[in-house]
Amino acid sequence: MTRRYDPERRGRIIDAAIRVVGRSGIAGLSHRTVAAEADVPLGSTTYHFTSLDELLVAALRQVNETFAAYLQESRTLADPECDVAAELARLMGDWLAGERTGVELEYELYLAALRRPALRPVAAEWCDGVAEALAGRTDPVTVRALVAMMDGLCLQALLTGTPYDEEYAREMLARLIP
Amino acid sequence: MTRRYDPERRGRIIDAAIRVVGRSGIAGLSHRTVAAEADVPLGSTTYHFTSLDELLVAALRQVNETFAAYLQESRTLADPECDVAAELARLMGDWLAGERTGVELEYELYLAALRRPALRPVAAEWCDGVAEALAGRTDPVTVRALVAMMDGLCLQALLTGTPYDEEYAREMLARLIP
DNA sequence: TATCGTTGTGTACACTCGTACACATGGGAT
DNA sequence: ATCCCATGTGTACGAGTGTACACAACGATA
Repeated sequence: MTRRYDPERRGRIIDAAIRVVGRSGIAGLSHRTVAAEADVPLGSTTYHFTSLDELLVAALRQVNETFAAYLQESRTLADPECDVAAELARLMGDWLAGERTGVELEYELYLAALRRPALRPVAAEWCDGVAEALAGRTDPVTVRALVAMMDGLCLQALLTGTPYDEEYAREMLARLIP
Repeated sequence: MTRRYDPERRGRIIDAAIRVVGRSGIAGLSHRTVAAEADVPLGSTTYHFTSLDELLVAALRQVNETFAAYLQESRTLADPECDVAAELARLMGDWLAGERTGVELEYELYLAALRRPALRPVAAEWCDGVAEALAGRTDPVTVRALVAMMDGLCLQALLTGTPYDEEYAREMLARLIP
């Protein structure tokens, strides 16, 4: 075997796990499926991640970072003059308009915290991350409400199949800002 | 075998499935676990519900009805004089204060629609049900926003472990009502 | 009463899963 | 140069899974 001492092995397993969850959902995640996706032997995944929960934590954390970067990209959000509600509504729209797989992936990992206490701190980190991006644009209390509202609106669109209405989202987010 | 021709067999299987999901989550749901919980042979569950998705649809639908009844109980909500935001915040608080198992159960079934298209119409029914209970108290557009906000607030409490703050919820719901 | 179709039962098959464990390998400390 | 130990590999086991299918029981219909 030539691929021994692979320093990025761990990271590649996490990436593989994210792809697997994106494709088949958490239900399709197993030591074997990640191993196959990452092209490493079974024993390698069980070595780096004793339990699947551990792997999920790492995956959610990595996804969080990707999303945070996505938020940071919106320089408009940083502009003190911009309409925060409109900008948030636009960001959500763009995000939801992308391929459903990616959106499902992030939400599924996030929602998995419901049953897995190990994921809850990471879910909290996600909320904090979004809150941070909005800090300074309005008071912290309102920020938390905005995050909750965005979650609720996205979920309604995803769970019921109702198409996302950007103008409607803008209006409702605006109502929250005093 | 004495228990043949059991007309309520189907219903008892659904109830058993709900108990199983409440205890072990959807991940713990299998034809065999429901069969054991309902005290019927394996073949009986596969006969009544060809796929697990079918069983989940039936379970979510039944849970929805239970929750709708819970909402209807609040006669205060029907009183045109009452503070809708305050009443909703109170209802959420009472619900979340109950045993976590029940809350987790309902949300897990609801959120399962993310990956299972078969559940989406039922999830939509749930939204409509809540909207119906609020109909007449404010305009339909606002109602949808209230539902989204309630979802978001509950999820934040459940996913991040942050304790639910009733007064905060009341304030934010109130902002949505024009 | 004879027949038929719905409902219920038991068992077996092929498959995937997590886990464990013995063994290989080679970088870095001594 | 030698040894240790973190890292990597291969395989096997028992438990649990969905599915299929032959058979049993009984209500209804003729």
